Amino acid sequence: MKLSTRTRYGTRALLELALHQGEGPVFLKDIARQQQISLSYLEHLVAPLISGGIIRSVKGPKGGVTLVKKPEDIRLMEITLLLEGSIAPVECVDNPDVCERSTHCVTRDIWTEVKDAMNGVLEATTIQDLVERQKAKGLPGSSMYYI
Amino acid sequence: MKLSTRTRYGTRALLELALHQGEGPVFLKDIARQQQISLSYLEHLVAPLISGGIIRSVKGPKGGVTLVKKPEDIRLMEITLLLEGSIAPVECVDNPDVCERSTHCVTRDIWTEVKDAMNGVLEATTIQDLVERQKAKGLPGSSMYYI
DNA sequence: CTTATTGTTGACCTATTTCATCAACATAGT
DNA sequence: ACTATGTTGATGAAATAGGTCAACAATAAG
Repeated sequence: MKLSTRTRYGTRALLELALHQGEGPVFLKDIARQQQISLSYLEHLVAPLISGGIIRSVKGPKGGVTLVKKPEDIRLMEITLLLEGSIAPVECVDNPDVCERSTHCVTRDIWTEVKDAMNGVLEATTIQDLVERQKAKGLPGSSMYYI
Repeated sequence: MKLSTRTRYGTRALLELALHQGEGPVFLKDIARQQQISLSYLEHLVAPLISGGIIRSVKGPKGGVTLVKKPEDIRLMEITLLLEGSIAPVECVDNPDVCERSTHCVTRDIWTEVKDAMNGVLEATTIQDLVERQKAKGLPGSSMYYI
């Protein structure tokens, strides 16, 4: 019952971007270093975030990536869907047809409740919430911690 | 973000047992057949449920397994813990020491909220709830569906 | 006491997924 | 041109999930 690193790294990457808003494109290399993510791995998380309309990229020197949407408009649910797909704890919750028991299976109803509970948190939380939490912790930026 | 089959199969097995309460030991073979679980696999789920004090077993002919706890005292959380361990979506939620970022990581706070949300559902639901839901669906027993 | 029937245990296998690296390529600034 | 960056695809190691099989232990029935 683990969230994939794709979602976790992707979320941290977007948080890092939000912390540098208005400073122009940010190098993937810098995001990787500050958030302690392998650059090679981070590169693969960028594509779905671009096609999902959350960020855009600039190639070449002085390139990098920037937020397209405002931090308060980026819900964690959206990131999760883009990078990991549905968080249904069981396949049948999303696709009843994969199991003939679906229509009368009472455990399936519970797994659906579990999914809804998780969804609730991820829908309620935005990148801006993370930024504010970080500020509330007295950490205006992450660079002071990861040199 | 998937629940393991251990938890799912184990829960269904316990539901099946609850539906046959007072009828003496139930064969693993029958549970496997009615809940469509491989017998060989089900055998491995029995051990942790016994050591967890949820069921007991009787060897030999006329043997089988029986519930020790009452269905209303068996929370899904307990089953999950026995068969799958913690449902923390990220390791650091349970063990902050696995990552030096834990103390000031705001995403970790969110993953903790996600875990708590799931925990809430699993703590609130008992095997008896499943039995009642099944009855409410007009399915007094499962045998009528899986011949 | 023997036998058939059941649960118990551990070794083993396979497929999938996760996580990650590397290299070739595309693009844009200098 | 050259260099710095993002883009993409091939590849692979490691972990985990999911499941099978066979030897063993216990016990009821005859």
